[in-house]
Amino acid sequence: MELPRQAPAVTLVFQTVLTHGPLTRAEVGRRTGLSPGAVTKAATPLLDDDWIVELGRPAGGRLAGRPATLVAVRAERAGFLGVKVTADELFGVRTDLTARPIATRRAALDSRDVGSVVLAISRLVQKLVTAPSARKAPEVHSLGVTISGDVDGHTGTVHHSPFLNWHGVPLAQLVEKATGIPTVIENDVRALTVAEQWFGAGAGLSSFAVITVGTGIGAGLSIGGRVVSGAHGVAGEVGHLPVGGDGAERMCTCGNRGCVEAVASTQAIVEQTRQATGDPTLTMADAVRLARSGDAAVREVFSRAGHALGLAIASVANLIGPERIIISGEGVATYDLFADQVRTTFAAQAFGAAKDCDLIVRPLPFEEWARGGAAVAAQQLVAPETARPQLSRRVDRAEHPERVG
Amino acid sequence: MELPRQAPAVTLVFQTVLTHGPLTRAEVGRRTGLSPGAVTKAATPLLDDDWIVELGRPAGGRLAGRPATLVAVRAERAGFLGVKVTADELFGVRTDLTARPIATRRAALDSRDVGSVVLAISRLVQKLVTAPSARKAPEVHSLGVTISGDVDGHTGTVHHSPFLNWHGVPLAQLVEKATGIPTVIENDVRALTVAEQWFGAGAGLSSFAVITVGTGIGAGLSIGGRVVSGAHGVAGEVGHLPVGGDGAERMCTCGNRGCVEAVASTQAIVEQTRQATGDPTLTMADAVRLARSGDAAVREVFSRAGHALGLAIASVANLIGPERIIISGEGVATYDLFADQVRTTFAAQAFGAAKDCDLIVRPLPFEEWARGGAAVAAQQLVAPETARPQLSRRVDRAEHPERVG
DNA sequence: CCAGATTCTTTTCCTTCGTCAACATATTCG
DNA sequence: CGAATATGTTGACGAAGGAAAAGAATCTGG
Repeated sequence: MELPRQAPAVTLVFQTVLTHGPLTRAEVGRRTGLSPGAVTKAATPLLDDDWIVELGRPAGGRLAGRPATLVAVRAERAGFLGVKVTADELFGVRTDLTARPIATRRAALDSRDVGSVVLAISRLVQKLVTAPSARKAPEVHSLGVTISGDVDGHTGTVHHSPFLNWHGVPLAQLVEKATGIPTVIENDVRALTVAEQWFGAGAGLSSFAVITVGTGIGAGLSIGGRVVSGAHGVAGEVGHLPVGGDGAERMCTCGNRGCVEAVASTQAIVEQTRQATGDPTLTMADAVRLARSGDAAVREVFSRAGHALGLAIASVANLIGPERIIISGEGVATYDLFADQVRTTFAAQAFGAAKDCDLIVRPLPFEEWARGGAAVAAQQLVAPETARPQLSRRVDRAEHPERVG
Repeated sequence: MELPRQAPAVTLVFQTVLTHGPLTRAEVGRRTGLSPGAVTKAATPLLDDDWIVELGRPAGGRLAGRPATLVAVRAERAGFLGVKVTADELFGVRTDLTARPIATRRAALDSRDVGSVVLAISRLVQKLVTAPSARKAPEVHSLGVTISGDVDGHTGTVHHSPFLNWHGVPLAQLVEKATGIPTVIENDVRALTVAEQWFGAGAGLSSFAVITVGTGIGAGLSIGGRVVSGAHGVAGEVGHLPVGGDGAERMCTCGNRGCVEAVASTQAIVEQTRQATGDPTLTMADAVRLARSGDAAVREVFSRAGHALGLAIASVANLIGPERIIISGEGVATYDLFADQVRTTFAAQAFGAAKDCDLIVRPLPFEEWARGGAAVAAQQLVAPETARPQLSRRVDRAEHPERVG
């Protein structure tokens, strides 16, 4: 189950139709720069092989000329599985070709050693494959497993997972062997970014960032159609930007002061609320209730968090200059509590035209994380690594004029 | 004077030889992924047209097989001009194909209106073209003008230059008309980044950042072989990252507190030294002298600057995860005064593998800025914008789920 | 209702480009 | 002196996309 022989134009046309919804052939040609003939030629095998279908006429009365025919991807042509691994739970999802969920399952994780986790993933996958709701679901093409930490999707290795205490685990290979399904793995935030790039609010943008707010605060960056991984596997570590500001006296888990996470993560908000109210048993739900009921001290905690978040978002905008920043994560459920502060701080700190960056908020139910895995799996099919000629594939270290450190 | 008809492989081979010094054809093939035959075929017209030459054998005793032949670019095959525009001075440079300076000139700028500046640039260019040292210099191919602010290199327009108070000036066109030389313009820091990418410490790296320290503090980013411009023309604005920390009480020119520039720019250092010593007439040179002589209060000023800089550099490392960060700018001349602090802070704040980022320092005499212009001009020849098919050339705004602000 | 205009789509032809495979070349090793 | 080995060259071949013209389907205006 692969796309027709990967002539560049075929892939390009498919990607364009995928990310920009139903389009006419002519429109595809204009968007991609391909000639009309090339579009027809590329579309033919895709139609023959049922990857795309012809729909009716585009809406909107035309004036003259031959009416165009819309083509769209057949979402049910292929399915994917996504699994998100957390410290104590697995979230699984089965999707169609557009990474839209068809079925979801979760499973507790009672042990964190590699074998147990692989087994649990394998069981969850089995459930998803045989789920009744999946009876009529598209045939599964591949599986994407996501996990926070230093993950090398290229080699399929988890270099380091802090909360599982894993080092150098060839997870993709292990899961593939256990499930019999082709498997890719990826960092969780990057996977979410891939999902937005291909199937979400980042589709077609030259650059955008996804900021996730929750237990941790992270970011995924997409620049020029590629999700940034960082030369050493680290990128988008927005949680430890030293924004200082109010609350800078709080120590972060990373050992520094002034980190965004130390002020704006769920945990940090709970702790600060406890401190502000003197009640050491308060939960996040309590904090939200108090803030919504108008408690000044607690509102101040959220305001500080919003300020830190606004500074972080402004930092991303100033550094990368993305077209859009998508604010997401579990923490967004309570976004109303700091939206104003985020907006104000962002406007104040964004420099010049960086203010023009489009800020949008997307709720992120936890199951959505698993969708990232499916998106990464789908990406394998949709945008296979073309071994295309490039400058300096082998990176050879140049001389080091003068080192610091 | 253009490269032989731009077959992709020809450009690719030329770029590879240019950025990776003398190479054998076989090595070029391995690095680019081209077949041996394709390399030979691409090299032939380049040799015929004198863009590259064959050198001798590679050093290092080979074991067996036909000895290889090195090929290298002929630096004297083409020349470029670069001009950097500042508030009160122009710096010009004439370079060879590898953006290496052959002659430099400077000129005072007594008026800042567009006509005067264009005229001054034109005069400076004339001097460079007719300079005696340039007698045997390569024929000039094109000119690159750089200037700080919001510059759109694609359209050749200066959208906004704060210190010249320009808005929407079609500078490239004006200079081209005045000089008769094909002209491109670019933001100064981005131009410096282009220079490093093609001809400097960034050659062949998958990603790197250039941080310039001086009157202002800026950064240029190169990711995946492309210099990041930002969707709205703003990127790398590291000077206004809200790092807070010590000295956060100082107000920045941008109106915020805690900006890196408010603590670590040349101006900020002078002001803080004046404050620390109570002497309102001190200059930067005095500050440096005092610090070198061991004055504790002044050393503290530099230390604070180093701390802020370290935080900024760590922020870039955490966000982008570049392979290398090049610290440069006029301020680097006194780098010894805050090197330790920069290193310490960076190590503390860089998250996980972001610490592996290679930090190097490159002195940047002011004339070097002009070289950036030449590099941008060279880039036009060396890496012309290929109108190659791409995903969503037209960026059409998608729906906006929920706006903030 | 028909001719013309218009726009989308398809087809045909042709050029470009890079791979493949065979061959030529030049050196070291046994 | 072969044999082995690696580099560089050449020509046939095929994939891929552009150009241009033909075909298709609709609207407009007479």
